[in-house]
Amino acid sequence: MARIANQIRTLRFLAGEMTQAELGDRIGVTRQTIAAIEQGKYSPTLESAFRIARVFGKPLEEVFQWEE
Amino acid sequence: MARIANQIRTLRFLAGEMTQAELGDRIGVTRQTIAAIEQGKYSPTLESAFRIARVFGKPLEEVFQWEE
DNA sequence: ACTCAATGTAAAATATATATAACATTGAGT
DNA sequence: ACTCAATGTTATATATATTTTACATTGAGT
Repeated sequence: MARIANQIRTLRFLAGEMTQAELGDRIGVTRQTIAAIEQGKYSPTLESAFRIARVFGKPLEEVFQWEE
Repeated sequence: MARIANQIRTLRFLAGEMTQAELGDRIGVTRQTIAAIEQGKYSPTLESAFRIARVFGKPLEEVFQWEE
């Protein structure tokens, strides 16, 4: 399970190297959670996914991709 | 928490009254899970959300909406 | 070389999604 | 009226996401 890719690392880079901690703060999770999601250790809840996409101003499907 | 709306009921209707059980079968969860998601009792995992959207041939954000 | 911020990582605890089983209700079709 | 599929609903159990705490590593800047 969990074949969901994400572009979080790239998007943080493009957002001026936003740190994992800052992203976590802005969506209301810890930096460890961001790290785990970013590395694909598990996939976020739908709400966290929406919040992350919102931070980067992208539609959810540009941040997370589900490969069947 | 859980201010995520969804259009599952409508989409099931438009798909010829697809039952909760059939939708559950097609994405690999039980009918009770579909019922709970549909009623907003909790929001699905990102993977379930992608699978549901895929069944209806819609982008995820047309099936689930996050109201801040 | 030192410092410090950012990140990796992991164990234990908590929250939430989901499964399973069971029973009740509703509505359509006959 | 009967039947049966679909749905509502609830309790208990399991899986997974997330928190918290803690310690290690890496890299940039000085």
